[in-house]
Amino acid sequence: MMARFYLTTAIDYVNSRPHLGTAYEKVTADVIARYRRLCGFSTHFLMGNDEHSQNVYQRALELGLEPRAYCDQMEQVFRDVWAKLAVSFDDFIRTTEERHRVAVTTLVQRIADAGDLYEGEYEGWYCVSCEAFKPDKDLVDGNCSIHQTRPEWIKEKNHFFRLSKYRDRLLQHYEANPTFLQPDARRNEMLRLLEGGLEDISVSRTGQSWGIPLPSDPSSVVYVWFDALINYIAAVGYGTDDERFRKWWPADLHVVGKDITRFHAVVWPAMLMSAGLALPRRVFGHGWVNWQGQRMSKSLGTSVDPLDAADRLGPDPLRLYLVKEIAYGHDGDFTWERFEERYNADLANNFGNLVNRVAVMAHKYRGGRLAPVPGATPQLADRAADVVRRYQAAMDEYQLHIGMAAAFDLIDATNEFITRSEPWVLARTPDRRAELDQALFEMAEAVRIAAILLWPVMPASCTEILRRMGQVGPISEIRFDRDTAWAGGERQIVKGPPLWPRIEAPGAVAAARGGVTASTGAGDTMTDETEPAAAPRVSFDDFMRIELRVAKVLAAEPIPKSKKLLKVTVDTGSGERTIVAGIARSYTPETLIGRSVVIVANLETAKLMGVESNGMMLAATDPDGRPVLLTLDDPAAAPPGSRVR
RNA sequence: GCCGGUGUAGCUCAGUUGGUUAGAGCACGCGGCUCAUAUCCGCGUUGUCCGGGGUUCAAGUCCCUGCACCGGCACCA
Repeated sequence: MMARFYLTTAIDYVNSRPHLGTAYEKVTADVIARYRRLCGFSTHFLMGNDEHSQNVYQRALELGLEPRAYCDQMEQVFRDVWAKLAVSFDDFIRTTEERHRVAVTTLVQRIADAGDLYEGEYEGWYCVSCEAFKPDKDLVDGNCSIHQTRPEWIKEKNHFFRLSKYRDRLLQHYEANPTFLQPDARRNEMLRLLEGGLEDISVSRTGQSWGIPLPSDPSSVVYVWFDALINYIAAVGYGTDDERFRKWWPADLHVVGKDITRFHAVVWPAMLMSAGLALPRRVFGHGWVNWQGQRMSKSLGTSVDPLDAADRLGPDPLRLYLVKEIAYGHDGDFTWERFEERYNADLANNFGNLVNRVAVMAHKYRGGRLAPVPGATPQLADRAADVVRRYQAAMDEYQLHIGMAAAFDLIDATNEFITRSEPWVLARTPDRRAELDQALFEMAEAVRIAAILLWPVMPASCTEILRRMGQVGPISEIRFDRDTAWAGGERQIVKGPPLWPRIEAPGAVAAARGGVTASTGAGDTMTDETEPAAAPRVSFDDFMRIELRVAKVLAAEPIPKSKKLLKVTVDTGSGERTIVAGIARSYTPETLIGRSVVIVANLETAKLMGVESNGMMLAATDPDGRPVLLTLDDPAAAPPGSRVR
C-alpha cells in the first residue's frame, strides 16, 4: 500500500476575505502537500471555512442575508483566491455541511459517553458596566477596578469538557513525542501552560441558533471552537464513512497559526483522547507575515495588496518569496522593495537567466539535442546529489526555507560550472567537441533537477522549465527519489521567452498594481476592488439609520493610564456630550479643541476605562494604524449638529 | 500595567544538540567572461552578535538582569 499523508490548515472565518497572512498559511501547506505527492505519498490536503461564528451570523444579518447564503458567497471568494495562488487542496470542508454536523454530533456524544462532558454553571463576578465576568485579580477590595462598583455573582448554565483530566496524559504525550508540536518555541510555551495546570472549558453556548445543537441539550449549540476543530476528522469520514476514516486518520500534520496552537496542541488532543481516537502526528505553528512592517489586519482592505503580485506575475514569484524569505515558524515581512529585489536576484538574474542561457547554448551549439559523453565523469553530479540530500532533509522536517536555499545552491553551482567550463571557448575548438557535449548536458541536467526541487513552490514555472529541459511525460509521473538522481540519456531542449523578465524600475510592481486597479474599472462595474463582490451592499435605509453629525470639540483631556484614549467633550448643536476616542496616538488634547469633527451620534454608549462614551469620532486609519480624523472642508459652513451623509 | 516577540554587516535576514577564523542575499569597490534577460563568475570592505553579570574547557546560542524597539490585550465595538 502506498504511504499516505494527510495534512490540514486551519479553517478560516468567513467574515472577511483572505489576506496575505491567510494566504501564507495555505501556500506553505501547499508546498508541503506538493512535495509529499512528489515523493510518492498518497496525499490528502484539507482546507475549509469556519462558518459557525457569531461574527458570521451577525455579518450576514447586517447584510440582510441568510447566514448560509452569505457563507456560500464567501466560499467562492476564498476558492477564487486559492485558485489564483495555485493552492492544490484535495478537499474543502465547510462547518455547515452535513458531514461536519454528523461528525460533531458523533464526537461530542463519544466525549459525553466517556464521562468528559458535564453540565455546570459558569459563575463568577459579573460587572454589568463591563458586560463581562471579572477574575478575582481584576477586583480591588471586591469592586470592579474600572467602575468602582460591586459586581454581581452570576451563574450561567453551560456544558463543560473535562480538559483538566487530560493534563498528565498530554504532558506524557509531549514527553514521548518531542516533535508533536513545532517549532520548539511553541512547544515550550505549551509545556509551560500544561505545567501550570488546565481548567475545564465551556464548550456550549445557550440562546444561539447558529451552530450545531448539543446532542444532550438541543437548546445549546456547540461552542464554535470546539465545533471547528472537529472538521479535521469530519472531512475524512468520521461518523459517515468508517473505511475512509481509517485510511486517513490520524493526520500527519496540522498547519496552524501560532496564535491558535493552544487549541490544536492541547484542547484538540484532549478531545481525541477522550473519544479514544489517535492524535495527529504533528502540529506546526507558523508565524505571521507582516506587510510593510505592520501586522495584517482582517479589517484593512489594503491588506490584500500583496496578493496582487500573483495577478501581475503569476503566483510563483509570490509563493517563492513567502516560502524562501521567511524562516518557517518565524514571523516575516513582505515589502514591495524586498519582493522586487528577490524577484530580480533569484528569478530574473539567476534561475531564469540560467534556464535561458542553457537553452540558447544548447541550440546555438548543438541544435537543441544534448546527450552525455559515454564514460565521462559528471562534474556536477556530486554537488547535485548533496543538494538533493540537504533539500530532502529540510523538507521532511518542514524547514521549507532551508530546502529552498539548498535548491538555489544548485542553481549557483550551475552558473559557476558554466563559467568554469566555458562552453563558448570549447565551441571554437573542434577537438574539444566531447567536452562541450558533456558540459552542455550537465548544465541542462542540473537545471532539470533544480526545477524538480522548486516545483512544489513554483509549479507552473517549473513545469515549463522541465518541458524546456526535455522532460517528456506528465509532471504527475515524476517521482522525487528516481527523478532527482543524476540521469543520462539524450534529450531535446526547447527555447522560450524569458520566464521572469527583470523588474527595471524600483517600485514597478507596486505602482503598476495601482494602475491596473484603475484601468480594470473598464469592466464598467462600480465594484470596489477592496471589497469582495460577495459582500453585498447595505441598503440606503440601513445607512440612514446611522446618524452622522458634525460636532465641535470643546474640551479634551487624556485618560490616565490609557495609551490610546482621549476624553473629548463636544458640542453637538443640541447640547454637549462626552466621547471617548482612541486617537491619543495621533492627537494631543490641545490640537483638538475648536476643531469640527464628524461623529456617530446614535451609537450605543460604552464605558471605556471607566468613562462613559456617548458616540464615536470618525477617523481614517493610516498605514501605521494611526487614526486620522475626518475634518470638514469648510467648518464655518456646517455648524455643530449638521447631518452628514 | 499584564502577556508575548525581537535585538547579528550600510539594508533585509539566516545561524542546527553550546564547538575552529560568525554567514547569505542586496548594496558598494576592483577584476574577469561574452552563452545569456546589462546577465554570470572571482576577489574584497564593513561586526562591541544590544549592555551587564553568570554557568562552561568553550556562549551569538543556556541562565539571571538591565535597556531599546515591536505586537496583542487591558482601551480605539
